[in-house]
Amino acid sequence: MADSSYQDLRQLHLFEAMADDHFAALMRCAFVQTFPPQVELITEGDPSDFLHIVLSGAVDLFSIWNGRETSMATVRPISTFILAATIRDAPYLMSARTLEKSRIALIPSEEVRTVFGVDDGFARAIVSELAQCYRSVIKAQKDLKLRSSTERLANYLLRAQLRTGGQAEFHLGMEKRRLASVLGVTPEHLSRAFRGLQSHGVLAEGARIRIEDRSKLERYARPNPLIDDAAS
Amino acid sequence: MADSSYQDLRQLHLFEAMADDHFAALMRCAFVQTFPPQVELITEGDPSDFLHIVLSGAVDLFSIWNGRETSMATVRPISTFILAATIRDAPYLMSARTLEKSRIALIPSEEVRTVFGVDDGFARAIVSELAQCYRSVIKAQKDLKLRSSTERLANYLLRAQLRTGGQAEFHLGMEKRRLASVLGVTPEHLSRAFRGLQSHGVLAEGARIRIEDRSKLERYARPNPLIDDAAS
DNA sequence: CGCCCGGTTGACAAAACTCAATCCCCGTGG
DNA sequence: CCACGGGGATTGAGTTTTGTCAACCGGGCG
Repeated sequence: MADSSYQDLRQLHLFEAMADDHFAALMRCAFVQTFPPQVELITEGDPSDFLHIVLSGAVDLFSIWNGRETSMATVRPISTFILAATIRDAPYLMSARTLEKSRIALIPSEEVRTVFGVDDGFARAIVSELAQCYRSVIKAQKDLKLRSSTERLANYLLRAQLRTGGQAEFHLGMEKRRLASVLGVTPEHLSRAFRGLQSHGVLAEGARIRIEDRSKLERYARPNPLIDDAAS
Repeated sequence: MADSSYQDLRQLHLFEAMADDHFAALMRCAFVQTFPPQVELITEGDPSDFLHIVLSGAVDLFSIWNGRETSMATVRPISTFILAATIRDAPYLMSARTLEKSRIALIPSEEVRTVFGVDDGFARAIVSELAQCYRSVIKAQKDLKLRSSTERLANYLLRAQLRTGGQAEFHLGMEKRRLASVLGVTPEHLSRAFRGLQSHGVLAEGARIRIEDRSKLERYARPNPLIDDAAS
């Protein structure tokens, strides 16, 4: 593995506290691969052979049932996905595909579980990571069950503005059809939801979004730290 | 704490692998309390002062936003709730209330974190528990995003039948208004969804449900292990 | 007995989806 | 350089799903 990747990974919160030789052991059987966009990395239901880590690019976690598909989350550098499946040695609950050209590190799940069994710092880091993931999903579920689609879009835009640096004008990081899937609506409906937010100060021109008056949008969206704050 | 409660807790997967003296330390500052029905045990947004464990009865985890309320999960004996908040020392994301008269064990979060820091078996047990919780919520989210309300009800009934022992006739463990909230619909809509399932072999008379022909209902519901199986 | 409350029903309204047509950007190839 | 084609985005019309409001039913309990 390239030295730069090695260093990037070592600094991940997940690997920070573990013993050097255990980290080295993980890295020995890990490898990094670059994938073009739109490649399916894993398929739900498959056994979890590798822990995946996004080093660059972006990965979409999605799921299919009865011919319908929905996007569950986007994974951006540098973070892992399907940690829970790896730890429990259980099948993937979601599929994953690259959104852009992406560099992915793969660590055999077997080896992750072995090191988990012997390295206490690693075990505790995993607790922290999983607790974080759990709380994120709970927030997503509250978003889904308590808000209308337009309210979800409004709050999504408020979060996206912060994530991209807080400028009044920013760029949606994805196609609108995929944003629709993330929000749990059809692309047509999303289009109408955007129009519905015009009166609350949202200007959308393609993927470029402009929030004219954040506090006005907030009055409509009513963001809540227990749903929308990334931290905590 | 009563000796029987002590033994019950000790056998929990979460506490099984930990050192005796660490378990004893947790128990020393823990206490068990019995609550009547409909008591609010915790409120979302509050700091997570205690890890809660349901010893008997049942607890509803719910959440409120902008005047709307939704039921997120039901906790039945013997299991914990708000473990993630305790570990991260973060505010509760959900509120909790007793559904019936319930015995609840409370362990100060501070103490849980302390023992987590020193007992490796406990730390690993928490990993396993959190990974399980995480996967459960992911399944719930797939259920919500990929299925219509009637499909959710149909699959819920199939799961409930298995959970209660597999008899053709069984009892809903809760009021229908709460089931509606769990499924993310209004009580009126749930009522209509039940009627819609009559043609798929579901007979509902109050809280008593009868599934005339499970395979017929399954043809409609299309249950999927990656959404509906409790294990894995 | 009569009240209260959960459940059901009906009528209507709002939200969201479907299908089809069109637009428009962008990249390709002539 | 421009015409063409493809795919995402938008728009419109109509349908389905879900929610709202009000009325009513019926069992359990004081």
